Amino acid sequence: MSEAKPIKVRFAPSPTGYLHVGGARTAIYNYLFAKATGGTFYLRIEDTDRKRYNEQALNDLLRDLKWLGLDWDEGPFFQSSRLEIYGKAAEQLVESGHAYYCFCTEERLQTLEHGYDRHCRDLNRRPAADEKFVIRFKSPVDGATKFNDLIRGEIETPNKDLDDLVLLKRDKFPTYHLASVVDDHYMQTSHVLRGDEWISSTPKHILLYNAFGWEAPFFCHLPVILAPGGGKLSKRKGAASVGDFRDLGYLPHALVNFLSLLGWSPGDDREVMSLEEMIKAFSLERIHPKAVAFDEKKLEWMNGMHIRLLPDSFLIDELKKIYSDENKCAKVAELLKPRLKFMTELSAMSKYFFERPEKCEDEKAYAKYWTEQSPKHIKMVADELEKIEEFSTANIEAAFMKVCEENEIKLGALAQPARLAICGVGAGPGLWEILECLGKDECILRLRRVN
RNA sequence: GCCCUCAUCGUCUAGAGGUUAGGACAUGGGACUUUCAAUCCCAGAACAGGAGUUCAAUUCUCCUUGAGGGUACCA
Repeated sequence: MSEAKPIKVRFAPSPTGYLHVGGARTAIYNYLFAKATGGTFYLRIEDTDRKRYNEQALNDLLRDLKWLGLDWDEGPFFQSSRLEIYGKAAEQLVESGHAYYCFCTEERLQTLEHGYDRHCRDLNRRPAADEKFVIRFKSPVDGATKFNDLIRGEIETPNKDLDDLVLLKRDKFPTYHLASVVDDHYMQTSHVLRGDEWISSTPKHILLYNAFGWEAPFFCHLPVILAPGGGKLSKRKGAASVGDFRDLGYLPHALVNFLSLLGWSPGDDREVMSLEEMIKAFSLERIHPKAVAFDEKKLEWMNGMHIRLLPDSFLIDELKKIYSDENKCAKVAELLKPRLKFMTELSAMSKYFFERPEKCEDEKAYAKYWTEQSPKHIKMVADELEKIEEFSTANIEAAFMKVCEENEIKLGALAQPARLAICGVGAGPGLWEILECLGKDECILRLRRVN
């Protein structure tokens, strides 16, 4: 054993589709582990499948990672620009007797029922000029290969279950297995944290490291994220990609926080955490191996928690993007902050502060609270409000109470119709605060429209 | 079929031989109240099943069951 390598981890996605939340969590754990250990986090693009390559996916991927705040220290490195390295590595294995050229046609392979039959394994032939070939690994027939997964312990596989996997494809591109082993070695990756769909492949990778005479990195396979009812999390079952959640109005840090807790916990009862707290508490030992279900209800709650933790200036700036009346923004932000669950709700919830509603849009509330007495009461309260000199919440409340007493009605029977007349909706912050924010003239104007 | 992995409330989890099995989301109830939230309080809710090991198993071992993954010139 050599001395401890410096910590270096990577996120190595394929640019073939959207950044799935499972992939995002893999990136998060790599990121947290690097930050927690003072290590390096790099980004590697595994674009060795030319059929599935998608340039838009690559752009989205980079955008989504940045949006999540997972800044990488090095990269992105593209495997497609390192073809020569993989080719040489594969040849090297042929030279050393660990791999061989295979000339089998696709047609022949398709006739095989139980996988590749090692037809070319003992041919010991080099390809003729222009002859098509792949390079296959010569898997050992006897014995077993084992590795120590950091969260699952020792995993052992009989070598007879391992096939002669392709290293270099017909198109001269490497397979995932070759490319990732070669890159993880040359890029000095110390720990490979990846999805657990790779567990079965890891013995093959170990064998490759051995064949090259390289030391293998540590492996840590992360459990999958499932849909609430079980099964794969897909767009069909709701939001599944980072982009989906962004569009839904989630805060990036709420998503990161929530995802980090799917399979990991800090060991105490903390759940809502800052990035710094997560980094400080993070360790691979506390990741557990169980597949987890994605509970969007808890994400919603967490998003609300993070919105409430935001500095007021954040909401104020968001409001200023929508409205020109900047003076009101601070007050509106303060009133809305405790009841916001999604950032996307901000514009609908703040609208009546800045624009006079045309009509009552909330039919349910209207049916529930509006009576034939309401117009009369509202006129009276408008009269009372008009008398107020200092338009404060206390004085506004007093005006309402007075009208209630005079008519012997409950506050709700007056306040709710008044809210509907002023806001057009039946729910929101305290009425006194809303009125104070709108100002005396605007309130009276809105109330006087009722007939 | 073969191989591999996993298994605590509905969900996310704490627990690492002896606990009234703790917390959070969700659910139900209550307080507050002009509404909706937020906030606070209370309640119900779990160790998949079966064998072992042990004075003692949720915890260790094995089996069963269930779930997931692999078995590609995809990653």
